[in-house]
Amino acid sequence: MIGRREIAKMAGVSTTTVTRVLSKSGSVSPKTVEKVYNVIRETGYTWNAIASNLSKNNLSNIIALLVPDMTNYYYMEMFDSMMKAARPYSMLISIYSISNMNANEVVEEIVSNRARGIVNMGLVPLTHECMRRVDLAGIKFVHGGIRDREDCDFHIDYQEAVSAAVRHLKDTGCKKIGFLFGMKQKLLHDEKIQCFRRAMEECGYKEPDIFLGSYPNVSASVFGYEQAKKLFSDATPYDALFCLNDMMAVGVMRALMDCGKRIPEDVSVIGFDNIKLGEFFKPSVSTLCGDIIEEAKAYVQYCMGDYTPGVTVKSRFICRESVRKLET
Amino acid sequence: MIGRREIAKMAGVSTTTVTRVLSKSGSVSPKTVEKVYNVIRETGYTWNAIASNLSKNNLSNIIALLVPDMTNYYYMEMFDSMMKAARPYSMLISIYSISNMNANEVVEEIVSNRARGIVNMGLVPLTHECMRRVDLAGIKFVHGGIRDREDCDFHIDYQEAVSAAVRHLKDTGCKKIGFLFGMKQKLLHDEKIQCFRRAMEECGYKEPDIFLGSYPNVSASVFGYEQAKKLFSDATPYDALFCLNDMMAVGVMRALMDCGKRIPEDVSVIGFDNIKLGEFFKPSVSTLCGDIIEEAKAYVQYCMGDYTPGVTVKSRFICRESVRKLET
DNA sequence: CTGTTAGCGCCTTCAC
DNA sequence: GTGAAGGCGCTAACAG
Repeated sequence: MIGRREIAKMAGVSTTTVTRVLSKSGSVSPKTVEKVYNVIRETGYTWNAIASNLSKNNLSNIIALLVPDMTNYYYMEMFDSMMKAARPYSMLISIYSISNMNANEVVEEIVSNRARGIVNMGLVPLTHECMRRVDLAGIKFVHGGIRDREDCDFHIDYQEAVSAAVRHLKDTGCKKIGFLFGMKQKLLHDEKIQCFRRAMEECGYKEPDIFLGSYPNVSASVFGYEQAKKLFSDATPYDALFCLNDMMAVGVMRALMDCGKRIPEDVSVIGFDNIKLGEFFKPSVSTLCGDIIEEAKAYVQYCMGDYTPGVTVKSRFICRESVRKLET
Repeated sequence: MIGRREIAKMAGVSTTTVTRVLSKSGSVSPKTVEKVYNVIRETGYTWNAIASNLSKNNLSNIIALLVPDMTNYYYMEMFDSMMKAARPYSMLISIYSISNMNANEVVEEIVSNRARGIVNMGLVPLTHECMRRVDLAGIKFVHGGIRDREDCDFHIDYQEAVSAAVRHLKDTGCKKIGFLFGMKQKLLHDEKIQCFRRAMEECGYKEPDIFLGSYPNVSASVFGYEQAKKLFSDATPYDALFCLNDMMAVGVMRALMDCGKRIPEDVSVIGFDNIKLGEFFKPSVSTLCGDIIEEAKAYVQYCMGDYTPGVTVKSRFICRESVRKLET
């Protein structure tokens, strides 16, 4: 691959001048510009972005997105939204799948690759040692979803949506409402569950059942399917079920049908995240969500040092066919 | 961020020795190793992978995956599979969405970032100028799906699966079979369609209808939904429909239900790709697919110069609830 | 076993 | 309007 030095030599100018032409900054005579561009065209030269980053700020143009479950399409949609938000900065997003087992190693690799920022949607804890390296390398770090740093307090307030959903279930006559969650370790930090508990109390329900299990070690839809199969094969212990995410809801719904239950007549199902495919199921998946585009934008902006604190995004309850309609 | 030079100074050795310790190559006395590691621990130093790549081969550790439609979950699954295949090489995969409008610019950006390879699943043409830059930069390039280079002849043979599917439809009494495709420009290179035509002929059907439209400019499921709504709202012109991919099939299925058709009694639906969520729909989505893991592996290996030509992957027909059962 | 030197491609500072 | 020099962090070739 040809470099800036060869271009300079062939055009009979200095490397600095080539830089000036390429960056369109500083003043160069039109004639020189012309000459340099000609050589560039002839040679098929392309600018080396990584060398440039090395020389400038010692960081790459990558923002790392850490997710707990690569098979949850929601994260793919988040990835897509972040890519779009990153376009104006010509940043790349790259996804990493993390678990309690490998989180630290993955982050160390990311540090080695000098990502500009790390967005952790995984709710998995990292060692101090690891976080120290992140800091020393000058890499920004956000915990997606939860509010743990003053400088990046971006945050989705699920309360409103969850309360609306629980009220809707109550108004449509649901008596027993459960929540299908996942691994116990994540319970502590999860805002969805906190909002759910509060909403249940508000509506006068008693302490709700929350089902734990091995998600994300097994994929969400499989987990949902199996749990629902277990719960509903002989009985109908709940007439409404919240699921940690839409993927799980989809698994639950299929299991309910396989058990001969009708949705929503026998059981109402509500997920989180509003994945795009949710509308195409029959019945379509009701869901709770924030604004994924806003969220993605906030993360990218934070990583680029372009973020103004104080953003709280409202959530909404999207009421589709998987819950009973209000009688009117 | 602290560098290798500071480490060397603090440990009282040369930078080369630090390199040797870090790379575990060459011979260093245990005592020196110890000393160096101590300093590294204290300082929170991390190795800079991009500088290393710059100095070695002038390429980064990224393989670029070009897809026509970020909202098609199949590509996310491909991405995931490629990531897993890339792990042993400590390579990263990064996805780019391309269309006829932006393909060349996107590729130029990738060249600037000195990706190790480019896997183009988009079936969009690039200019000679652009391909020249790719070559000059020493970047590997594969056209996913089609067989166009001798050195990377990886290829999925859909014929067997498509023929099996068409035979199955015939055996279950389907008379009129259509194919929902997408943009006309892609027709030429598409093997699925060629296989379909051949299979239809083999089974004695007359020249089949192939529906064109604006996919991937609109998302596959929306496209499928709208086309099927148009076709089936007043009549049942087909009793079986192939769709270019599962996302499209899902849209078609929902539209059919909304038109009051029963699947598969009135219409059988078959997609391509075997996306994971296909099983959870009711009815579950029948599909045609190759082996995504094999495919992903082949692409990564090719990009790493680790590929042995001559691989053809068999495809299979996965017969689920969206097609009629054979009477037995 | 260890150190010196040069170079990867680019950018920035300073000088003319 | 232009050029020379030094540095980003790392690796490789060549000594000793």
